[in-house]
Amino acid sequence: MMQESGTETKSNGSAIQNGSSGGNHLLECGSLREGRSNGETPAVDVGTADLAHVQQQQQALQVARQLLLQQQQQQQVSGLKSPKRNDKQPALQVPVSVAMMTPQVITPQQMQQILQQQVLSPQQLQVLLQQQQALMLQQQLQEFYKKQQEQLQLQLLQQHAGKQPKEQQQVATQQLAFQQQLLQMQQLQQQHLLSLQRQGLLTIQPGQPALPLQPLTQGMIPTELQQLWKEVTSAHTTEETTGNNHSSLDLTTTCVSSSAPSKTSLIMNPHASTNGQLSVHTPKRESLPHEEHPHSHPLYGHGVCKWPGCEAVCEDFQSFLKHLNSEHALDDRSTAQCRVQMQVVQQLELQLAKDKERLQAMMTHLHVKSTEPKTAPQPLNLVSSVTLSKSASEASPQSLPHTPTTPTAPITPVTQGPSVITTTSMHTVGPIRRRYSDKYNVPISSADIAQNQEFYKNAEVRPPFTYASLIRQAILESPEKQLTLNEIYNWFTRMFAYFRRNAATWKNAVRHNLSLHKCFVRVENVKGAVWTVDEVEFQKRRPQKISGNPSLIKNMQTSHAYCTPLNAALQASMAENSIPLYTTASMGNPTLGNLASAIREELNGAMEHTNSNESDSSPGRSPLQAVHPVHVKEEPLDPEEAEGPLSLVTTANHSPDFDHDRDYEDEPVNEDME
DNA sequence: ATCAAGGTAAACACCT
DNA sequence: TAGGTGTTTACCTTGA
Repeated sequence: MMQESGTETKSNGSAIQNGSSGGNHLLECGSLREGRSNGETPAVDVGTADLAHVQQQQQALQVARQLLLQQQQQQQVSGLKSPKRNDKQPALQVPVSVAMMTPQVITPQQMQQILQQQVLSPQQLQVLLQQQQALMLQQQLQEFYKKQQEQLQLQLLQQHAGKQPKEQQQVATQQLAFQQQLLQMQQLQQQHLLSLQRQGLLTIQPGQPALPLQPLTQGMIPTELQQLWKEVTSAHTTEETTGNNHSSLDLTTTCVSSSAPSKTSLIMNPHASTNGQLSVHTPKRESLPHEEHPHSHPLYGHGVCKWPGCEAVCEDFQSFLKHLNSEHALDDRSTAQCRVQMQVVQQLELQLAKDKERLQAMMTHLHVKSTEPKTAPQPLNLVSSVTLSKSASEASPQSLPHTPTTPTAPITPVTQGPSVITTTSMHTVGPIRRRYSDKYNVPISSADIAQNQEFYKNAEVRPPFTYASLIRQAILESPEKQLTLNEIYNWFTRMFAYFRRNAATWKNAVRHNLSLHKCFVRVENVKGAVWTVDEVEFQKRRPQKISGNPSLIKNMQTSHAYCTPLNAALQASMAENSIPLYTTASMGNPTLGNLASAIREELNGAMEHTNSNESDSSPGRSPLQAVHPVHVKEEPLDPEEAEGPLSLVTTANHSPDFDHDRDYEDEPVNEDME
């Protein structure tokens, strides 16, 4: 987790670095306004205005730095640190304000200088830091804005180049396009800010007004505070007003443009109000996203206005915009609706948090180590862990203390398809040594593979089966029940995302298994050597696992009896919360049914094996294991078959519980065994 | 502690 | 000769 947060910080830092050199991006947006106000050749105007703004900003920065230097000199002359910072506040306000006026991130050197020479009081430093954070946030956005602008300019250039007649219409179209583009930018900006908040940067905005500014309020009059905030957020405000000034839409622009600066700052920055008043403005603020996004159309879809309770039909997007402006203008009704919507969202978020917590508890209970407490528990991880057979408690604990022996292990996350697997979840599934379903001599059943194949195809999760089982499955799935080595390879890679990596490792293992296990028979074919399965031999593998522990057997059977209820309970649990997750549609694969089915199969296998051991003479095998006639070994079987006591291979004696009711063909008792 | 089973790595031989 | 295939061995981990 620490690493992740560190990464985030780092990435933010890099963004900041980029942003620091791109402080003019924001200005470009501002200049865009001017260019667009002409309505003619915005692209050109943008450039000139842009330059002007850049120059202005540079000048402002110069002024700020000079002031800082002056302040430092004053500080040095006047005898340095004074215990009462507030005494010097009138003088010290200057650099703070100036610094805030300049949407430039103070360089680390500058900051260090300020800190070392104690130019500012702690409170002011706090403010300065917050201001810097705000600027950094803005700069992160600026990169995006610039791209948007470029798109915008391209768009306009295309329009200009294309059509000469109907010029006025074109202008109108362009303006609309501008509006849409800008509104989209605003929306994305807000989304970005929100996401930043939800990441570690959250403290910046909510914390800003409450904590750091409070001390300042003691020494500064409200207008100064407002001015400060206005300055801090000037760029942001400019952004929004830019978009709005030229928008025919009824947005907060109406307020902004007609409001006093102080009000502007309050509106554009809900944090501007230190305490109580915020609640008044917050709904307005929250209502913005609903009102001002055209392109991303959160309120528009399928030709219908999706404003809560509206559902007005709008033929096209422009009519939707008109409708939005006319019907959902900034009024009491809209505000109230927004409040309601906010509550809905809050409720949903609460519910989500609860369910996340519940899932975490479930996973903890199942000993599924979530190495990533930060991220939500991964359903697939859970699924896989459980699917990895009864070994949920067996496998997971190993996964951490147990370092993979494979040097080629690093598994990079692959989020393919609809899978919701994330990096963290993927990291938990390295090449871990563990016993899989084979332990109980439960080879993968066709049903198992079929039910989970989509999952394993997409999720880079190690399949919970032994190589032998997988090889066997691959061979049995083939039409002729025989495969070349390369075809086996292909099956592995086709069926399991996991095996699309580390080929050197697992291919070697496949070959090793093919050679090692007598159940795999190499047959010289016309086109070369193919591998087949000696089912009898396969059944003889590792026969003695769960040996006659009555209590265990009983438990297993009991568990099995609860399998269906378990499945139902799981589904009910999900349904209870109205969570459509874990469905094939949303996750891509592993359904609860599969999960429960996998558990059931595991239990089946265990019981099956138990039964086989109980009735020593007839190790009844799962019918699914004796699916097809098996090629007989060409070579004579190894006489010293180590599994002597279990050479009593038998025909079906399987429990009726098995839901794999394939015909168990009479297997010739292997007399070759000795 | 021991053993069996499985996973991984590697060496080696053979073949194309 | 390189690469694929097949065999074998060694070592490790895990669970019984």
